[in-house]
Amino acid sequence: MLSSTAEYALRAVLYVAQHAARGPVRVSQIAQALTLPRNYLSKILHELARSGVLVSTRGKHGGFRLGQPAESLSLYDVVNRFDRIEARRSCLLGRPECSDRQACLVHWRWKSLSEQVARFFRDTTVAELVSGAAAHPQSKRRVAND
Amino acid sequence: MLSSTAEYALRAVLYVAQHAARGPVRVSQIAQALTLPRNYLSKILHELARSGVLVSTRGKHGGFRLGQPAESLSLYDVVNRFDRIEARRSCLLGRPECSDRQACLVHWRWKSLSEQVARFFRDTTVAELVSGAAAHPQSKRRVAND
DNA sequence: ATTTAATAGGACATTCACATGATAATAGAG
DNA sequence: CTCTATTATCATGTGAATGTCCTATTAAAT
Repeated sequence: MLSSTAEYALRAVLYVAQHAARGPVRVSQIAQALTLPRNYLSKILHELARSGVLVSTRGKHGGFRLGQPAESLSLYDVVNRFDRIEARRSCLLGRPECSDRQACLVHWRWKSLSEQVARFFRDTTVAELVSGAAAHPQSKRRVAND
Repeated sequence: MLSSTAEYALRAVLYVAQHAARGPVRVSQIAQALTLPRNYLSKILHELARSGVLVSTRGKHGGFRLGQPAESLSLYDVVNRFDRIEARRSCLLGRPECSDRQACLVHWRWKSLSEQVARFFRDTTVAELVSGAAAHPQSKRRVAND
């Protein structure tokens, strides 16, 4: 579903959100904990820092922290840079022009579904994931309304 | 959302379904109509023939026809060979073991959504798409003729 | 000031999906 | 049988995503 780069980014950010309470988290630590290629992860984190999702500190005792409150950090914010998920909302058949007015054969059937996926990434925050642990749909009450 | 190969396959099958009434459809015709690379499309069609979605006929007046009734041909049947969409139902964070019992942070939020997507591909048939034209959800006024 | 531990970042290597081109195999038509 | 239009198949090219390596830069600690 996600490119591996986007997936790494998301996992890393979640890890940082969970471990940055006592200061910056080092790349090596994340790479080891999540079994990711260290140098490649380094670039991804740097990219996340450039887009404001993370903040980096160099030198001794350096590392990465969240660049903004976990409550205002959506999965879309994290993943967008590496995986243009918005593009998936467009035509499933790849037509350059596909809209309500010029609908392809699958347009109406695909539209609502793709919008749900987009909403999922937009509305889910890092805070929700790391705090609520799992948000089990049966044991926990559902979201009342929107 | 789909790999371009899978997208080509789907578009090609829909085209064949719409044009195979008067005999087999040639690769060149499909490639030209859909603006797809001819040789690459040829391989995709052959692959679809090997999986039973299409049937090929060689020689003069040859080409491709549907290998089974459009009513029993799901989008999943067409696309599966080229794009393991079922795999997207698995963990969004790429964990090898992610289930209701061993849930990752996003498991419960992602599960229902990914199941909907899987259902879409399994339940939507080629027949529905080529016959119903568009299946407009709000106003059914335009669907009458054509 | 020097040492040390960390990120920054360019250059390069690898892999794979995507695509092209040429040739072989098949079968209908004359 | 021969010609020709079609699919079948193999060899190869291309570019983007992924991954590695090495050096530069930064800042705390000594």
